[in-house]
Amino acid sequence: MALALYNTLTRRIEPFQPLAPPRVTLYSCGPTVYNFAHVGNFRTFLFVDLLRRWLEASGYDVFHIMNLTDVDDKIIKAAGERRTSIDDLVKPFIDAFFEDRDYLRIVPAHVYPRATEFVEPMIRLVQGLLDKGVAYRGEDGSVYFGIARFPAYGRLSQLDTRELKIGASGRTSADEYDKDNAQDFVLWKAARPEDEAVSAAWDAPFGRGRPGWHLECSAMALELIGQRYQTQVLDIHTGGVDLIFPHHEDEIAQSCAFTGQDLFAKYWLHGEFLNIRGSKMSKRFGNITTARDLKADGVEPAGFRLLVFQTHYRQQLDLTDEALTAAREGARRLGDFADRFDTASVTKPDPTSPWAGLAATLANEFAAALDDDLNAPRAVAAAFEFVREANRLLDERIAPTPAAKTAWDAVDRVLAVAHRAQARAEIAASALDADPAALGDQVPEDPAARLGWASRWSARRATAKRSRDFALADQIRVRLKEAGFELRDRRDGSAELVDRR
RNA sequence: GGCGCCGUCGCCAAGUGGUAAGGCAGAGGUCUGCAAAACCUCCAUCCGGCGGUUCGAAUCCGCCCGGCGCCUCCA
Repeated sequence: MALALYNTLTRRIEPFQPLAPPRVTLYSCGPTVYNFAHVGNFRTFLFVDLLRRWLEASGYDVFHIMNLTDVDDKIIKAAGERRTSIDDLVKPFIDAFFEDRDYLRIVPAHVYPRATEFVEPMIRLVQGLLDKGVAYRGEDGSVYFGIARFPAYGRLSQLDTRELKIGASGRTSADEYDKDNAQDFVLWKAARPEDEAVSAAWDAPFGRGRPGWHLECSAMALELIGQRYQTQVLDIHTGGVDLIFPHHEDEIAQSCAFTGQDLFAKYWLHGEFLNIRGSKMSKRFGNITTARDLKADGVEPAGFRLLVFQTHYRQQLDLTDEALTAAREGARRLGDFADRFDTASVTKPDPTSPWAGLAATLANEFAAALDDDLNAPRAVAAAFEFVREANRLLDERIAPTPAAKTAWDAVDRVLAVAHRAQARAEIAASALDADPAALGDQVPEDPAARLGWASRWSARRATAKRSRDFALADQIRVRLKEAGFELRDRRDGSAELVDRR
């Protein structure tokens, strides 16, 4: 079994064969940092996270680049309104993006190049295209890419260029720029006073201006993989489906025209959209949900990850309260198992143990699922089946083998969908009452103090149970539940205290 | 108008020619002073509709119905 991925370029699932294994160069289109990234953005980044983790788990040596678009129309507009530079505008959003990324347990890329830090390579790229005659200066001073000079144009999006309905999206007007051909795209935009006002203009041999949107990805990718590996072709390029056209189409055009290579990236992977209650997120509908909103609502990252991974990355995903609740409960169950499994003592390797077959099934099914174009829903199903069987064996007090632990850990490492409890404490059957003054009605904020508080109450309850004062015991249970604690009694009178907050 | 996707259990969602994974919810049970957790059993003879191809179709083809995306700067 080997990894196969759906390649937008060929519209087929292809065996994954990197250009120079075990190295894999991975370029991901990142956020435009003029606002907080929303859950739709993060769905795409989670798909990339899964790809990254699975490539590494499969033994590849991945070099992962994710760009940050820190200069574009919206950023310039916002900076102008706030009378600040684009750099000052963007900084807090970059910080926020990294915070959100960490919150969602997304493995950081190796580099996060910012467009404004790569203006020199961009200028070289534009100059190269001018020299080759595929780019031209418009009368407005901007530089455009002439798609008529690049026969392969349209290969990725499979759009017949003659059929493009100009302005069909309603987002632009055809006469917005001074172009030879309506489908030509801008490489370098001549500087306007608004750009100068927010420090979004650079000198170039072909005129002062700023980069067009598509330019940065080509320039940064070529620069970074060129420096590091002396190559001009990426193994994988990722993004959301909306980037297929025109963004990625244009990247290919300008990159390949510049390098003379047939490919800019060997594999193009695109993640589908996440919608909210049936419709696309947009400012117009006022239905933008950010990662911070999830955090504020107390949604555990594992729950959100599970929700995302329970749908294949090439299928649209509808975010609803019910779906989120269901995923959170699933993540909780996986987390409870993970905690339990972590603390279970292990036997020596034993091929005759019932764990042996379980471990093998999990490892095989998990790998087969992800190798099949990152079929995460199937991989998740394998995890759940393992958890059910494993819980049964643990219930029967059959200790797991090292192989079982290894298999589960690998799954947990790639998916990270198990929501472990904040904290747990053991309450002995013989627990003694604490000093009544130490009990306290107020639940402390500090996590350790919280657990201490709940433990003392649990001890109080244990003594109440011993004296068969069940009314008091139940009262304490209710009070602990309200504070976010779950108490699991055992037959022997001991109990486990779980912090669910 | 062009390119493309989807419609599978109450909800979510795999499966894309060989006779329906998984999750959540629900019902019953084991355990239990109670309550959880965990486990066991049950929960789609059927995959939007109608035709067709085939020994065999949720899976292929056609038509219809319904939902959605992209078509120049949105992940």
